[in-house]
Amino acid sequence: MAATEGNGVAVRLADVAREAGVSPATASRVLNGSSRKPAEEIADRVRVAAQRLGYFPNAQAQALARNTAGLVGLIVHDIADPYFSSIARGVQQGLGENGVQLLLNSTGRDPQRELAAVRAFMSHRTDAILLAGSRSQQEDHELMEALRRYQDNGGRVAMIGQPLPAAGGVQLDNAGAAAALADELLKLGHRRFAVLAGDQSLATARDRVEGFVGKLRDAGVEPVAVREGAFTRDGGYHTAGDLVRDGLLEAGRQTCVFCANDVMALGTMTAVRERGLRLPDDVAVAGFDDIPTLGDMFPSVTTVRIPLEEIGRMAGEMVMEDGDARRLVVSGHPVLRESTRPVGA
Amino acid sequence: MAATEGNGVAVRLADVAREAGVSPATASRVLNGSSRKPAEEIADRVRVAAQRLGYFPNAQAQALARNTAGLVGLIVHDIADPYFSSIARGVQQGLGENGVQLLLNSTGRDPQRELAAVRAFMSHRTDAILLAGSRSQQEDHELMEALRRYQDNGGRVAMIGQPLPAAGGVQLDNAGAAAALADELLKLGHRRFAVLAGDQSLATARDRVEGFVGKLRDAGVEPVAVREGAFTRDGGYHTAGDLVRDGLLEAGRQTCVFCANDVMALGTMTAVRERGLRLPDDVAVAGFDDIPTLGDMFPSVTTVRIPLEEIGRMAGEMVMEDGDARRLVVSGHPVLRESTRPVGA
DNA sequence: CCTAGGTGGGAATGCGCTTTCCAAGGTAGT
DNA sequence: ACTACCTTGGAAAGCGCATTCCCACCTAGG
Repeated sequence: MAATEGNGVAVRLADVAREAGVSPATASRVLNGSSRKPAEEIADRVRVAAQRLGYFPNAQAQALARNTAGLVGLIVHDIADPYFSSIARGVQQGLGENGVQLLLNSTGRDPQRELAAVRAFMSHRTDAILLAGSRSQQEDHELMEALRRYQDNGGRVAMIGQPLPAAGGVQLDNAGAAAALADELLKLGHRRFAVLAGDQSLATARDRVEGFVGKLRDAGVEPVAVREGAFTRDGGYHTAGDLVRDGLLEAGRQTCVFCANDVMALGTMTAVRERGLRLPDDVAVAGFDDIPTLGDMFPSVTTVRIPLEEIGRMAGEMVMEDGDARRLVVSGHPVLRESTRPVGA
Repeated sequence: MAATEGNGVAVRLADVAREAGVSPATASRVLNGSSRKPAEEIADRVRVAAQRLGYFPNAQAQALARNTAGLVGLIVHDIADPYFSSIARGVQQGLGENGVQLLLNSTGRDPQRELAAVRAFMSHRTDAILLAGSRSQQEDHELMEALRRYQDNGGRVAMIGQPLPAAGGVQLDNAGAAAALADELLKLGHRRFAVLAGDQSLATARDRVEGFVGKLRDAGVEPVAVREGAFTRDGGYHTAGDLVRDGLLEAGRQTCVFCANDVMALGTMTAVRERGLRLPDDVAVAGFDDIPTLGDMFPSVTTVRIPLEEIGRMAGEMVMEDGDARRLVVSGHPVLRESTRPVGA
């Protein structure tokens, strides 16, 4: 038994207008910020009627009439990845209390699904599209074309973590931060390095590795190995295992392994431990991103702190502003922990 | 320079109809699964025209005309929490390739924002609303009322992880799984237990603790402490610290600490370690949820595996089906790892 | 050869709301 | 007291699409 009205059919603006004895136009004007403010006495009648009937505006109809949907689309590779879920949380904060809703799509790094997601968002006439995470940059011609059309039609697009020529957004200084980390590790006395590069078709992974190795070379140090692999926990696990198998990691000669992201570092630690090597005495490990659980590891692991949530927030705010999306670059900074303690320290 | 059309204004169905030399009705029929299939020759003309113009249906208009939005809303406490992001990922899988889009809202466990989210989803006429995570059950009268109205109007609602009298969904057998874990730990020989109960106003935390402690008592074992605290990593850290301070955890007398969730277990491990106690010899630790990084901890930590993603997927599928949402209960099972190795084993 | 039934395309209506545009009433200025 | 202007509420025209009718045409059956 509904306390208010029958069931099955939603109450419309026209219903509350009739109930209040005014025209739909007037009801519309009072129930949402129009430039024209009806008289207070009338406005009250309308509000009371809306309240009594339990009126909810139909956002679809509003979107159609106003030509703006109050929707923002976010595309990530994998929402279950802490990297992206932190960003997603930030984005939502950035959107603020404007009643804008977030449309989320995880694409599993599949260009097809990415394109499908962009198209779906276009169909839903989202006010903006946020793209997080780097992509292979190839083959994305269709994606770029779709985004361009979207922008032509007034859509805003912001990239997160990966630059795009035609759009603003907030980028990471991956190379710079990786270089800073290398610098710190050198200062600590490390001289023997191995690099788990992840998937080098990803700009993010590439930049990190280049920044790190570049700094090493500046100091006259050449890594004993730079190995590619999946940009995931399992990628780290397997690649690190290979390193041990190949004799590059061994007891008694501390080698510092730089992993292109934190989850790879986690896999690396387990792989190394399973083979009987000690952390950090035989193998020192450093990651990148500073995902939440990292500080609770044993030994706690060195990484580069990226203000993921902050980045998401900035991107969210960015698309809420007028004008073209700006371009921002934020940088991470090294966080030194136990996992890179030099032997004899 | 657009390769296709001018800019600024999206191409409408009427445009492609004109281009193809047919009526809007016909164009509509060919461009989406209508029961009436126009002749193949005509259909081709329309498809070609749509392609050439780069037509995208306006989902808002479709929603209005069809009275169904192709949107599903998901409400979580915190999308950056692995518990919820895993569920979110599953939900998206469950939604499948039906072109349904996911509307996401993180409420930070704030009943006000939860209510606002439900209202927003109602406004957007989402086809279904999924609510994940337990809530305090009090004060939620307004929420329940809103959901009831939503259902009256044909909306589907499914709860994830927390039962609700009036709605289907998929629940966790928290108590049962916790009891199973207790059983395993007893079999391992543990006899001295402490419980970090988290926030007992949360049904989830309560059920887990009750299940665990109940099984202990069945075996004639009374925990040395059951402490409440925040249901978070920091909650675990602080509560565990208190336990040490109070002399309940000490070297040489292994105590098994059951934490109501995994992140609390992480905090506990760090707290215990900082105070010089050894894991698992002085303090054994068990968590709940099996978040991804847990197996890479050292020692790897015992927990209860909850098929989070699976649960999300089931809920997603559920709301895509016809008929009322079913009620499903899934159970977790204990995963024994190094952190609960009994001393002398 | 005529008619009943079926097929396929188009005109028109409506989904629920916003926003011109219009008209009526009120205010001020001369 | 009369015109000019501003205010305010309402009527009506869309927003872009789906869908119900309707009608013209075609096939088959008697």
